[in-house]
Amino acid sequence: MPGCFADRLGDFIEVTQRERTALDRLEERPRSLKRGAALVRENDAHSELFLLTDGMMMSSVLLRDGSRQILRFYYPGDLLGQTVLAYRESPETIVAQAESVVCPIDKAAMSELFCDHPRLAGLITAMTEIERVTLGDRLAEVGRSSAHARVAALLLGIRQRMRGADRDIGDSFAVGLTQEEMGDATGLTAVHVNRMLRTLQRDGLIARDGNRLTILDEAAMIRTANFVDRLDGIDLSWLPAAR
Amino acid sequence: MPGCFADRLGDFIEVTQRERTALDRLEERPRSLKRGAALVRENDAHSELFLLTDGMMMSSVLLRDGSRQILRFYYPGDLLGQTVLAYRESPETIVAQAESVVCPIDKAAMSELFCDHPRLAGLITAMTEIERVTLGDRLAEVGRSSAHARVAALLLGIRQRMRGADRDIGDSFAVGLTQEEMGDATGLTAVHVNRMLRTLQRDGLIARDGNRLTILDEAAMIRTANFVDRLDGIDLSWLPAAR
DNA sequence: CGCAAATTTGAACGTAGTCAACAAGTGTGG
DNA sequence: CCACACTTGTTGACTACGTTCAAATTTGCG
Repeated sequence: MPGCFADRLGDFIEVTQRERTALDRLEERPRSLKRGAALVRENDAHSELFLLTDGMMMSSVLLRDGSRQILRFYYPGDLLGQTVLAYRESPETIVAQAESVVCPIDKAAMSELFCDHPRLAGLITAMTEIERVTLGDRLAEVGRSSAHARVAALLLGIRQRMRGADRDIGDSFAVGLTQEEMGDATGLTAVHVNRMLRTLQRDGLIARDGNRLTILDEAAMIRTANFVDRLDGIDLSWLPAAR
Repeated sequence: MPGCFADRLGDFIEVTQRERTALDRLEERPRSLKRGAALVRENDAHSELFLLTDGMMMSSVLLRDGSRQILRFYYPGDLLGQTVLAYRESPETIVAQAESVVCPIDKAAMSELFCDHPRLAGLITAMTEIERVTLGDRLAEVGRSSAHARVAALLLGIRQRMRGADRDIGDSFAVGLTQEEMGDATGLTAVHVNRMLRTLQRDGLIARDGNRLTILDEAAMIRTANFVDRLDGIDLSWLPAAR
């Protein structure tokens, strides 16, 4: 998995040799995590961010009444725990959703990167911005659309993320979430997620087999989900020249 | 209002003279906007970001069924339209919620800033991260809490933002939103926002007089809102040295 | 194979939405 | 300066989407 981050950034810009060297240095000390293991816990002090090189992880927050909101799922090439760039204690919990491998990145390394590679700094800022916009879409989805739409959007979103990490993902893929987790991601109960999945299935939009899911009618899914691909229409022409 | 942005950043770090000069240059061409005027429209091409120096603005997205989700409110010192750093077309609409003044910042100026002032670049990244975390709180709020809690959280959030721009804001302030807008921000209907405001009032947590609102029992408000102050616990020690 | 976790279904309930009517402001033009 | 139109706020009655609770069934793991 070395070069994983450089590869991801390579989807957006031409990474120079010098930049690639700097990026690869961030991926030196891989650590593997068992399914369910917490990488960072809400309100715990933290001091590094991480690069996910393999597996699947998620971040969430807990409310006082015990309910949980899942904020995001991460796939290889994603940066985890960027909150360390702003907070002493983590505002979110980050857990391995499947067997995973991460590489810790010291804050000091980030500082160096910002000084030596302004173009990469700009790119990381732009990617953070893409995340922010995506989170805004999620907010609109949870605030303003039906349970149907939310579940459809979740499924499309997951597939899109998976594709970002692995180009070969087609219409059929393993979701890797329980219905309880889907509920915590969409602001629904597990029971209601189940009902929505079944109606999507009944209406021929999806098919399911075990934990494997197939999108049968992508157009209808996109329509019912109000889905917008936020990796479309990207423009990074403002970035400074590579050093 | 010159020095507005430098002042805001000054809440987080000691801004050097050289940095202040660079920042002040961003605020050169003020433009004023009437209440209700759109600065950027969803799906329109855009090429600059803006600094809000006076007034109040908001960003929102529209869903196909016509409903709207308000993503954020902006107060003096806030940066608007950072989406231009990633997208050719704006994913959100930005509108003046009150008479406002903004200063356009060309993307090229951002590029220069990233090259010449890595510390400020890091700070801007950190502030974007704070926004991202705040948006995550909003998601948890809308996804996992009651209408009561959401309205209380909205009111506390607005007061906190106002305080960021003006230290003198106390327990009593003009919200500056219709109940319809409060609904679009919290994912509720105007009618239900009204009911929630009235019960908060009946229970003695708030008082209202015209568009003026007073927080009577802050502790109870924070409790019912599940409110967390995300400007607390900030740690920017990783930032590179000023140039 | 056996157990625990996850899924599925039904029934009753409740929170928030919808619809409708009215009251109270607010601003504009005659 | 008032009259009128329009927006915003308030309330009630009814509806519906999603939750809760409970139990049965399936799945998958040790």
